[in-house]
Amino acid sequence: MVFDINICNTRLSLGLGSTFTTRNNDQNHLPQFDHHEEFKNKSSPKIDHFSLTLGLPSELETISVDAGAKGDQSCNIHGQQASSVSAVSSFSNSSVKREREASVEEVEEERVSPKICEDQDEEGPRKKLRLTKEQSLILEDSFKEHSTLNPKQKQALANRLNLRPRQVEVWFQNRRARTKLKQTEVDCELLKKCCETLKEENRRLNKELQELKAMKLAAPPPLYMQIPAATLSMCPSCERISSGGHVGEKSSKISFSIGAKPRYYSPFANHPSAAC
DNA sequence: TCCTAAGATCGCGTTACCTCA
DNA sequence: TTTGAGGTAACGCGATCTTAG
Repeated sequence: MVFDINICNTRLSLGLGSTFTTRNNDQNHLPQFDHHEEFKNKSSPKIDHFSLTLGLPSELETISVDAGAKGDQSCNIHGQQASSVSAVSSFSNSSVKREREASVEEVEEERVSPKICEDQDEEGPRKKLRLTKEQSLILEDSFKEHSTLNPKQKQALANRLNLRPRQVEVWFQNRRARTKLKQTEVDCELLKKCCETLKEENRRLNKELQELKAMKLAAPPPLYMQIPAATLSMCPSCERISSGGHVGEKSSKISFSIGAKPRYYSPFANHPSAAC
């Protein structure tokens, strides 16, 4: 649901739900074979320049996983063999889906480059990988081009950045959330300003109204007010005040052309002139 | 043709880790 | 050295859509 508000010449779009992407995004409607293609093309995560600290649950000691220098695909795990780390997978056994995804990726990892530390995301408490500036820059550039990724784009980006597709996906999700949050803040500020403007306008109009009331009491009524009120009416469409009368009696009509739309609520508006 | 389960992806809210003042 | 705040990667969940059976 989206409300379009045009206040103070701003075109604000406030809504519930997504604001910049929708389910109709074409990349979400790729044929199924594209996903299969993605899986076929999945390559291993080549995390080669990060140093991770894995805190394993319960009695297992905290281990440090060092993926080594770029180009060195060996995995040094202090205190544990990589295989035993794998055995402690599923630190969060509630995520069946995650395991499913991981299993697919692992299969591909084994197929493409089995020497990678394949289980860096599978065990121990949640660990946080800080993206490098270069990676962030590339991701930002990609986000500027398209705020969502299709599977192929995701895979390509993951390969380019030596990240897992899931990490790229998560980054884009978080990035969209940040964008939306910032936009909401901007809209909020804009609405605050509009609110202030409207308050000021309201004050000004009230003051003007008081002045008009004072003038009305002090001065004799204008010509049109000397006509019995019952005979006056204003057509809301043509904004003319007429003296009433029967339809077609144009000769007896007194008309006042009003250049601009009335800024006030007009009681006449409820009684449009039959002459119009 | 309709139904249903599975899979993929999303938004949203939350958690947890990391950095820095 | 400790600590609290802020940023953000990662997670969980429900909704939606597509596809295959």
